[in-house]
Amino acid sequence: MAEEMQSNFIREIIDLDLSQGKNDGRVHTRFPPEPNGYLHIGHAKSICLNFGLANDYEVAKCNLRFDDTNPVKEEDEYVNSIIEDVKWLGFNTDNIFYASDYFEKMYIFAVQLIQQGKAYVDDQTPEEIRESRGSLKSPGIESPFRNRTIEENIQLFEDMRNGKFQNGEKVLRAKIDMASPNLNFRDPIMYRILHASHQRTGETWCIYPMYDWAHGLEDSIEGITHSICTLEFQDHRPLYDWFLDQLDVHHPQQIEFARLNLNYTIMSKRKLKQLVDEDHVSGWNDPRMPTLSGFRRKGYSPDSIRELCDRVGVAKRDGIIDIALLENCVREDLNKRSQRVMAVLDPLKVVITNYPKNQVEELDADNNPENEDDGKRTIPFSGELWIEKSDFMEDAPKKFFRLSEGKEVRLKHAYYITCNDVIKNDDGEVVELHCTYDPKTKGGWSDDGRRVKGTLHWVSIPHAVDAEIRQYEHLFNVENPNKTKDGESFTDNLNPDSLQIVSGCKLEPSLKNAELGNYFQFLRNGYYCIDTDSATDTLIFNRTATLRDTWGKKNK
RNA sequence: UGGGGGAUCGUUCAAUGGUAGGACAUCGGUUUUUGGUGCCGAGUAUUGGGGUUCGACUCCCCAUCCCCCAGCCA
Repeated sequence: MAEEMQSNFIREIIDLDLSQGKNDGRVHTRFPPEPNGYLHIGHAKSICLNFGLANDYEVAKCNLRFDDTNPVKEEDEYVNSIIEDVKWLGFNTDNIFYASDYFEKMYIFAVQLIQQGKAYVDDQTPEEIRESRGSLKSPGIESPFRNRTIEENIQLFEDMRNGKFQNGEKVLRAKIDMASPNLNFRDPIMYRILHASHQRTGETWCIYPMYDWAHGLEDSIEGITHSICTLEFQDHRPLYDWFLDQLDVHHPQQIEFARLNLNYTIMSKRKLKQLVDEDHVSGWNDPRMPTLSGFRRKGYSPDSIRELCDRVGVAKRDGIIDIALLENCVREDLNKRSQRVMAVLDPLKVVITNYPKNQVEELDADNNPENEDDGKRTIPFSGELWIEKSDFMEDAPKKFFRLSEGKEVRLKHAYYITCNDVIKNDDGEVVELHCTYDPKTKGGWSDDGRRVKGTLHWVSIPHAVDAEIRQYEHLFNVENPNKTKDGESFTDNLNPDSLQIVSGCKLEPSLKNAELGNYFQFLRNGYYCIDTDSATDTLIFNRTATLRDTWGKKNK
C-alpha cells in the first residue's frame, strides 16, 4: 500500500530548503479555499499536495485556511462542506484558520504602508481606474490622487473603515509603478469598500482586503514556509514578494503548479455554481458533478481520489487528464473492497420447468473473490427467476456466450440451465423463458467436463427486492466543454443522457440491508452504492462506475 | 509580439551530460463460476533547425507553437 512516494519539483525545493536549514527546518503549507462554492476534484489535488507534504515530512504541518475576504460571495454552507470534504478525503482538519481573523492586523499593516508613503487612497471611479491602468502594450496613467499627503491618506483610510463612504467611492492602492510591464504592479488595489455582512465578522468591517494584499499576509501571519498555488498566480508572485518585503515580516516562498483538469467535465467553481443555480443538476453533490461531495454520493472512495492525485503527479505544464484514469482508480479500489451481489436491471422472467414446485434453496455465495475474509452469504434460489433481458438473444451469433434457445449456461452460484421454450406476447416480444436445470450442477459445477462458457446473474422472483437505479454518464458529451461554438454556452455541451433512471430493478434480498457508504459490485453490471435519496421502502442505488466491458466494446 | 510560464508516447508523469522509462488509454494473447479481476505481450514520444561534447531530453543559439495577465474576484 505504501508504495514509494513519487517526488516532484516542489518536494525537491523543500528537500533543498531543508538541507540548507531554511525556515529553521520547518515546513508549513496551507490549503486556502475561498468558501464560495463546494470543493471539486481539482481542489483534491491541492489538498493532497499540501496535506500530503504535512503527512510525509516529520517536521511539516498544513493549515486549512478559509480565504474569506469577499463577503458577497461567501457562505457558511460552503465553509461546512469544505471541512467535511477535507475530512472525508482523509486529512487532518484540526488546524483551521480564517483570513477574516487577521483583518485588524492587515489594517495596521496597511496603515504602516501608508506611513511609508507606499499606499494612497484613490477617489477615481472603477471605470477611471480601469481606463488609467493602460493595456498589455501601453503603460497606465497615474491617478490624480496619487500624491496625497501621508496624513490625508491615513485620515481617509480611517474614514473608509468607519463607513463614511459608499461602495466604490474610494479604494486604497499601493503606490508602485503605473508603467510596469507586470499589470499587477500598476498600483494594485489593496482595499475596497463593501457594505456587506460578512459570515464571520458581521458588520464589523465595510472595507475588505483584496487577494494580493491579503494572501501573503495570511501566509506570513501563520508562519507558512511554502505557499503553493496554481499557475495563474505566477504573475502575482513579484507582488506577493513586494508587499512582504515592504513590511519586513516573515516571508514564505510562493510556488506554482499546474491545476488538475479532467476531460468531459469542468472545474470552474463559477460554472459549477451556474449548473446548480440553473437546475442542470440537482445540487452541488449531484453524482454527476466533479465535486468531492458529488463523487462521494456517487460512490467513489476517498482512496480512489487520493490515488488519482498521486498518479497525475505535480508539474508546471498545464494539461487535461483523461477521466479514464480516475475511473481506473475507482475500479481498482472498488474491485478490492466491494461486496459482490446480484441485481437485475432489466428483468426477464425465467421458469425452471423441472424444479420442484415451491422449493427454495439457500445457496452459498462468496462476498468477494478478491478477499476471502469478506466471507460468504446465502442467496435464495427458486423455480422462478429474473435474468437480464440482454442475457438472452433469439438468433445469437456464435460468440454470444449467454442464453438462447437450446443453449446451456451457468447461473452464478446456482445451476446449469438450458433454454427450451421462448414465450412471446402478441407483439412478438420475448416475455418469458422456459428452462430446465441440471440438479447435478448445484453450485455451478459439473464433473463431467462439460464446458459452459456463459455465466449469468439472476434473482429469485419471490425473494426479489425492487429498487430504482440511477445510471450516470459523463456530464458533458465533449472532451472540453469550455470550447464552444460562436453564440453557444458550455451548457450546450451538456450530455442529455448523463442520468438515466431505471426503475423496477430486481435485487437479491440481502440488499435490503444496504447502508449509505457501503460499496457494492452488482455482478457483471458495475459498482453501485446507496443514494442519499434512498429510503427503506424505496431503495435507490447510484452507479459509481461500470465494469470494463470488452464484449460490449467489441460490439459497438 | 508588453510581461510571465510551458513544450517528452494518444494522455500524464519521469529520466537533472551516459540504454528515453512508468501509469492510463489502445491492440493482441492467457487464466477465470463476473465477457470482471489477474497474468503476459505489442505499438506509439524528446516541437523544428543549428552548435558544444566521445556522448544531449538535459548545456548554448535561432525559430515555432500553447497557456496566463488589462476584476473594487480569488
